[in-house]
Amino acid sequence: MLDEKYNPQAIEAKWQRYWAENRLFKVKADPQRKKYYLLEMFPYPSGKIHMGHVRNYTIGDVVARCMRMRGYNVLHPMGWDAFGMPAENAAIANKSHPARWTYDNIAAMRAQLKRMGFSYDWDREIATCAPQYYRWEQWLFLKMYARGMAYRKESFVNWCDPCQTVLANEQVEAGLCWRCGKPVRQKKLWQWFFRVTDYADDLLLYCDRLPGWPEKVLTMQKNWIGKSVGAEIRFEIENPVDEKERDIAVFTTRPDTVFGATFMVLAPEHPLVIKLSRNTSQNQVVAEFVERMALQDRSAKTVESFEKEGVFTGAYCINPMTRMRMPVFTANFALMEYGTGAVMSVPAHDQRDFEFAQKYGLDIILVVKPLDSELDENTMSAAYIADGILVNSGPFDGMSNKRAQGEIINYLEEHHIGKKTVSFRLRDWGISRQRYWGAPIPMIHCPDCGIVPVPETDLPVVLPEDADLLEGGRSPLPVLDRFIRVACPRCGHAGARRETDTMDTFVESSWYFERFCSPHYTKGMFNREAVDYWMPVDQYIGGVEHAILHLLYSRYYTRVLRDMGLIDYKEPFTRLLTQGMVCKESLACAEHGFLLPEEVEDHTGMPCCTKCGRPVSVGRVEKMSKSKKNVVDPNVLLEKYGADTTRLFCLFAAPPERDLEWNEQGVEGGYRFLTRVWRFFSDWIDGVETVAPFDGSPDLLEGGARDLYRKTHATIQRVTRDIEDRFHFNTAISAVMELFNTMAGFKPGDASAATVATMRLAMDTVVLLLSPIVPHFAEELWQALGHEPSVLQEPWPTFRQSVLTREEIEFVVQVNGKLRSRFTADADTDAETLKKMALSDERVNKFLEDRPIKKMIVVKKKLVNIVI
RNA sequence: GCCGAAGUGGUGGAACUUGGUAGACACGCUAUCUUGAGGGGGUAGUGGCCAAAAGCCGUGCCGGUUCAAGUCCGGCCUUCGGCACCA
Repeated sequence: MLDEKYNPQAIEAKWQRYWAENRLFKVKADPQRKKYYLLEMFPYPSGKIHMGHVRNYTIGDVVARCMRMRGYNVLHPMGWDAFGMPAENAAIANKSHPARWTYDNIAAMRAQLKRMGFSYDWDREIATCAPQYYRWEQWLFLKMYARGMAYRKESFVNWCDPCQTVLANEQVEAGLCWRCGKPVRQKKLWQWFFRVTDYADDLLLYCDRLPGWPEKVLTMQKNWIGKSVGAEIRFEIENPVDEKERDIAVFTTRPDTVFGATFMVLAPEHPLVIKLSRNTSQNQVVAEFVERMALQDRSAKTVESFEKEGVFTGAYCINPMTRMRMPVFTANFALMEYGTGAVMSVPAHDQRDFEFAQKYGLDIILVVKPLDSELDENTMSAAYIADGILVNSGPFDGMSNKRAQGEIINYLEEHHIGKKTVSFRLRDWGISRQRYWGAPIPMIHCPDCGIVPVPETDLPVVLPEDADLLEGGRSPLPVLDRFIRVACPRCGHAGARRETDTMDTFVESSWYFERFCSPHYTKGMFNREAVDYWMPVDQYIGGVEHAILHLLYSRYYTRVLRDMGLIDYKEPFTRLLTQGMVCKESLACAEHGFLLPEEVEDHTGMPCCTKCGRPVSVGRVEKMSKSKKNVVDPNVLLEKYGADTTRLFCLFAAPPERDLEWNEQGVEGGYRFLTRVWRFFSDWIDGVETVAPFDGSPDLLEGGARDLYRKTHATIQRVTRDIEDRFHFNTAISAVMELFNTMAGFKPGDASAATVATMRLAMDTVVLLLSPIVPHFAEELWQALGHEPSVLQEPWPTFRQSVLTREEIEFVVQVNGKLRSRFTADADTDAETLKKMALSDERVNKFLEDRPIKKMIVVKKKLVNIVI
């Protein structure tokens, strides 16, 4: 029996209840069974899910459901990346509390995810803001500290004085604080770091050993790590101010040009800048310059808008090869964070140095000459950066610059003035946040002992959840007596203070996938056995916006865990799928900016703004965002069409890695398809309910029934391949639609017994193939077909090659490669016969017109091409 | 500037493995039937040129390889994404 009308709300509620009551998604580690760990990037609990979540989690859910039917033991968990600044900001705005706000949001979003019918094992749900979670993060921090993998150093951060807080780069807008609007400055602060750079080489190496990752992501990671091979060279300071600092070290990728180095540039933050200028007439100018640079907004440092400027420090150093005096400058384009913070400038062979030399009238010395042309440093208009032959380079003259790179490095090493070295763009991961809503760093500052780790037995260092937030987003921790006051664990000193920095939220997300394996484990970060069984994640799915940070940090953290002997794999994610964005066109009025769809009226065929009546322009298709007012609320879709239609459209409209353009009519198309299938089933159900599906040789069937039988098997083959190998759900769905279109050609009244049995197979198949995509819909039809629930415990359908092979197929005839005719023949007809058949074809002959045939090409089971 | 991806009907997108029938499937549109109407549904059509057939043209552009190119090779253009004073 099947209700006449498809009522998504009713059946979705029914089956969600059924799944929950029967705990169908609960999984246990079972060494007897093949495991499959499917993970989607867990969400930040912002309050409600958006279409990006819907798409991401729908893709994952289809794979999870499909793999379950394929017999795998599937781990498919969900949790919350629950620490972070939005909670603090919202709490300040609503006079609430971050914890309260976060847990309320989690409850709301959990309900929404359940409403989508996702097959999560909810017993494994975790929230990273729970002490039971972050206590293990703190535990690992202590281990990392003990091994020197976590350390503290002084470094520069964006600092807002009025707000008394550090700002993320994203919170600095045009050099001003996003909250108070006052200028941001670079402040030196003591901060905690993870030594990611120790793993730079290994992280880079393994980029080539992750065949299941998109090339794009690997390239981005490689670029981010940014390995450069070169040399470190020391330049003697002419009049050292300090016995210990007699030279300046530089990093260069072009040691072959060292004879052309005519001046030195230091980053403004370089410690030598102030020291070197102190006793010179440049003293004042340099101090002012350095101060001004510290105030400059770093995010505005773009190539075009940024004027290169620098000042002479008053000091000189000596080129170790030429013994020439080189003026030492400080300039805004030198970066303290890269290399050594000092650059040997070779204006003849570096465009930036060239421009700087011209601006400040500095010497240009040519040391690499092109092979086939002349070049003069007095007349050159741009730096020569290509390869060539060394000149003005003493003993290295005449050598190719490529070879000279190695030879000069040897020379430097022999004379102890330099060495071969590698520099990375990647820097150590600064994890300190002067923020409240995060996991406390488990350290104590003792006046006598210095930094003392919190003893393991005192973990977790619980973040006090009842602290009152302060104005401007300042962390309340530094003034919260009951939090900071602690006796030194080492000497008992009563004046010790807790560290008040919290950890970057990316730390929590760097190991949550391991926690999911044993989410309630109390004796460690995770149960080793569970992790050994489930990890690594077989398929990870998420947005490409995490291509660098989250994915790189997770790879790093996995290496840390491995080197501590806690796990025995290096890479956490075997396969990665980065799904595209969900986009929609925006609507804009010249007067009122972006408009919501309800702010547009369309009486005359020309959409107009309801506020001013002006015509509305349709903007580009862009990622859904509040500011563009082009968002679609999943709740509205759920109410109007239900979860199954929403899922169906997300999968059908585009392959997962591409951007998805939202189209309301497309959604309706999906809904119509489900309604049509429903109606078809309701027409046929009485006739097929008690009939066994046909499962014999196609020879026993005739005509249409045989075609339907073949089509059914062919569809199983296509859908299986599309979902499993490529995640191309769009073509999988279209294959099912094709099968359904074939089925729709039959009418229940005039079908033979064999046809009804074949139809029964087709109907079972359609339901099974659709069940991962529209699970509630499939459950309902499955039950109506007389099966016991649940369809998701059924095995995935299989196809037989013998059903697919046809004895007769259609051959194509081409003349000079163009399609001219077709004919039907036995599949195994030999080439000679096929040639004859092609030549006897009437339509073909028209094209031949008695012209001589040069050649005939026969492709087995496909075509004949006649060349004239 | 460097790195990466993508350009196919009015639209989203198909064309797999290995070059072999371009446009599957859907949206939209047109005609028509059904209904009191709205909605919904059914049927037929739908790359361009042509009244139609025949035919010709057609996968960003130019060239090449091949019996045959959306697919392979060389060069260019455009769009999107990432990084960007990295020494």
